[in-house]
Amino acid sequence: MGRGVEWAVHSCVNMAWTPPGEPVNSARLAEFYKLPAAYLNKQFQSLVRAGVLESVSGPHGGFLLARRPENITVLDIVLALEGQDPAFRCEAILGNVPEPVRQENFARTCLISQTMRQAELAWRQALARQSIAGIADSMERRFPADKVKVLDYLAAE
Amino acid sequence: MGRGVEWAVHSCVNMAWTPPGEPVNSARLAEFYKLPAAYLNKQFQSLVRAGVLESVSGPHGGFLLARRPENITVLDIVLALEGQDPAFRCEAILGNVPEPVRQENFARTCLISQTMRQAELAWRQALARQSIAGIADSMERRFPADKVKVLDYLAAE
DNA sequence: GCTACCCTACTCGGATATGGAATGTCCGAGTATGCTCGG
DNA sequence: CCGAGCATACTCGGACATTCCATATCCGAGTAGGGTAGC
Repeated sequence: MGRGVEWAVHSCVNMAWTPPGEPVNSARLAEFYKLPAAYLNKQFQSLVRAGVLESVSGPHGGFLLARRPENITVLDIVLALEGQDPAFRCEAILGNVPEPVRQENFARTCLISQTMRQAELAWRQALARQSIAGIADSMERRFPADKVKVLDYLAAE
Repeated sequence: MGRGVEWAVHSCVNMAWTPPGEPVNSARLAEFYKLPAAYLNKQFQSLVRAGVLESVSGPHGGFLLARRPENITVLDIVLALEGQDPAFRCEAILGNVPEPVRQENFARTCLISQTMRQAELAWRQALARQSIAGIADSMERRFPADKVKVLDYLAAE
């Protein structure tokens, strides 16, 4: 899994903490976490395309959550960055055997493919259970200092 | 996820079908599925190192299951080929912030890392529930022709 | 003093390099088989 | 005829290319804000 996922989730949590409607400066955020600014920006673009974030150009511009944090799950972010396709793709090598049995859809009938789909489904469900709002709340409850530090840093010019 | 996983699981199922103690020729198996022989061999080597397969050199050599098929899970194969490390690695970017709070282990306390671990655990448990023996049995029940075709092909010189 | 215009600075957006891992290929090490030669 | 030794063919094992994607970077497009000039 790409590194950008961790960055993106942290960033979304921070955006959940900032007042709604107020964009967060991408470069400033990268500076805060010591991340490559341009690359973080690139990841945000994927999130915009996926409908997780919205972007504001120009001075005082930046990124902000496109939906309420309760309606954004970790799965949304992961899928936006890693792509919608499941990790395991059945190449249907059963279709390569000599004189293959006529079969419309190997991926549907193949038991291996089914096993992989089941596992991926469990994985996605676990990620879909965690919303940005939930993570933000728990984090604030357990590490209240982090929130004020971020907000202070982003507010400071 | 690498392509080799699908090949390896199919191959292990076939090895579960062949008489115990009798090695399966890697090149012949690759020919059957129209796979690059040397590369399939390379994947098998990883499985040998992981203790899933055993190898026999020389004429009439090949690979065979190192344990009874009931004791080999799909997870064993995936971990052998993809590595033991979880897909998500917490880089603890919280430790990069200015004046970070003293914390021994970010990965343990970070909620994002916990979420990812939970999801990966669910994924692994789903894969660990499926044994090679189980897949082999179900496959034989639903597609009995496949088994005889494989065994015939491997038996033929 | 007020308003309309322009100019500048700032930020996102996509096109462009780079590195490392997954993929694919090749030749050497080791072994069982079958043949040969001697007893 | 029988057995030991040897040559051979076959298979695994790891070292060596190649391709592709994640990573990283840069410059152009568009916009908000402020400054300026005219009324």
